[in-house]
Amino acid sequence: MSVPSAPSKRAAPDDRRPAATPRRRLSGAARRGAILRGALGVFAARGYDGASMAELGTAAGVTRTVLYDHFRSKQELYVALVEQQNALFLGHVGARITGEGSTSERMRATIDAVFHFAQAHPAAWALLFGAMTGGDDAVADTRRALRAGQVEAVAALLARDAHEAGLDRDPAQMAVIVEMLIGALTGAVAWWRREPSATRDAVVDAAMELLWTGLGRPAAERERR
Amino acid sequence: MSVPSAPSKRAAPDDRRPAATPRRRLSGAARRGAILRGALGVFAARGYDGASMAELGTAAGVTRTVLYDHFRSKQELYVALVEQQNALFLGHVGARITGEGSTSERMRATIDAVFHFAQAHPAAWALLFGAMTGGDDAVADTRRALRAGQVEAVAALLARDAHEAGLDRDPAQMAVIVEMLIGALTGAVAWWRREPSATRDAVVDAAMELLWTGLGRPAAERERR
DNA sequence: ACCGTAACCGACACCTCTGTCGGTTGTCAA
DNA sequence: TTGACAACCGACAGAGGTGTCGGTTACGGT
Repeated sequence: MSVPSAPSKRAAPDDRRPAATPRRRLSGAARRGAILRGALGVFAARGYDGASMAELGTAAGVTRTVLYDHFRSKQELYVALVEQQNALFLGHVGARITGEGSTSERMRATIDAVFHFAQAHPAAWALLFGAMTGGDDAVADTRRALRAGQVEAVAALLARDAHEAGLDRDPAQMAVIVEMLIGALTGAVAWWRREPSATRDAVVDAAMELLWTGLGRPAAERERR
Repeated sequence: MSVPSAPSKRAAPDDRRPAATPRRRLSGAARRGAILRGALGVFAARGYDGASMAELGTAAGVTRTVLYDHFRSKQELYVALVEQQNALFLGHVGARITGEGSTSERMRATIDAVFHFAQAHPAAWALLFGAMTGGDDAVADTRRALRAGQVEAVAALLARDAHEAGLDRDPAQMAVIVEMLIGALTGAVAWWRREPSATRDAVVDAAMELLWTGLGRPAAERERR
């Protein structure tokens, strides 16, 4: 990606560390944590291909080669980061799912938890739900595996409610619906990011309006009167 | 992206043209068309960053440098292709939207048209709705602009129905809902691609079940009896 | 038949990127 | 205090990528 006549507009991937930090040496574990912390922002902003080891290094406060003392390759670093953030996401949402209340109340709480995560950890959200492309085959496999885990988790939730409601859906239809749910929430977050003035409650309301109530409800109401 | 010890698994971006074609010279317009046709598959499969000019060239039946006789840069080629395919998409869906039938029938027809496009033009779908990452800032701007156009088109459709139904939504809520709709359909297509045995009708059914009926409807039915 | 336009290509210049290697030096335990 | 482990870095090698330039030659208009 080099354009001699018209230089790239991307931020210069400067190899220098910020001069502010006065050259500290950290323990292995601490540096590894710093690398992951910095990599989160870089990968989220530039995607897998767009992020260079040089930029990843400066974000962690070290030079490029240090990364290879803690991770075998860029791919391994990325996979470790994504798995870490996915675990955080599942923990965050799982901790907020209560078994109490009506079905709609529980669904609302779950959606709210998802949006809360997106609000509190925007970079992690971008890493996990944006940027589904780029990278090696192994990277794509990792993403697929995590997505499958998310789908399974949501499907289990829905299945419980569907069973309690006394109806059992076709499992294939269930899978599509879950995939659409995730896609819909991803779209909602993308919009919210462009319109940050909206409150989380308003976004949750809109999500419930579409996913719980359904677009057909108003028409049905109209027919009834 | 080179790993000396473990060579990349990607297909070798061979600069040679397929020996089968016996060296034909085309008119400018024809070659330009061939380039766009070939680029569709390559960009869809590898994404913007992953596609190299060499591979784009072989896909079009010429060497790399010929591309620069027809497009000023990789970016310009990509933008031209995406705009072309987006126009095709809007035309395809627009042609199938009928003003007749009930609101739910019209919505079903629209969703069916979208899925039909995804089925008939998988590469175009991947180009337009997968791979929202990678590339230069200008590329990202193009994608944003096209997405905005799609959102506006769908919003206009919905607004008409909402108005006819005698209710006017908050425009902000409307925008979120449209974004979620697109995300949901994208998710459904992604699932369908992994499970091609499902019929289009079945996928449309699932989509209507979620987006039109809503997940809450079964619960409501249960409460009523 | 021919001639000029432009489609096509090989070679070149330059850049960025990943990953390796050997040396240097901060830091902690003994 | 001192020695060794490992955190850190500069320089190197190799690959691949984009875009340019000048020459060659197929092909259509006359």
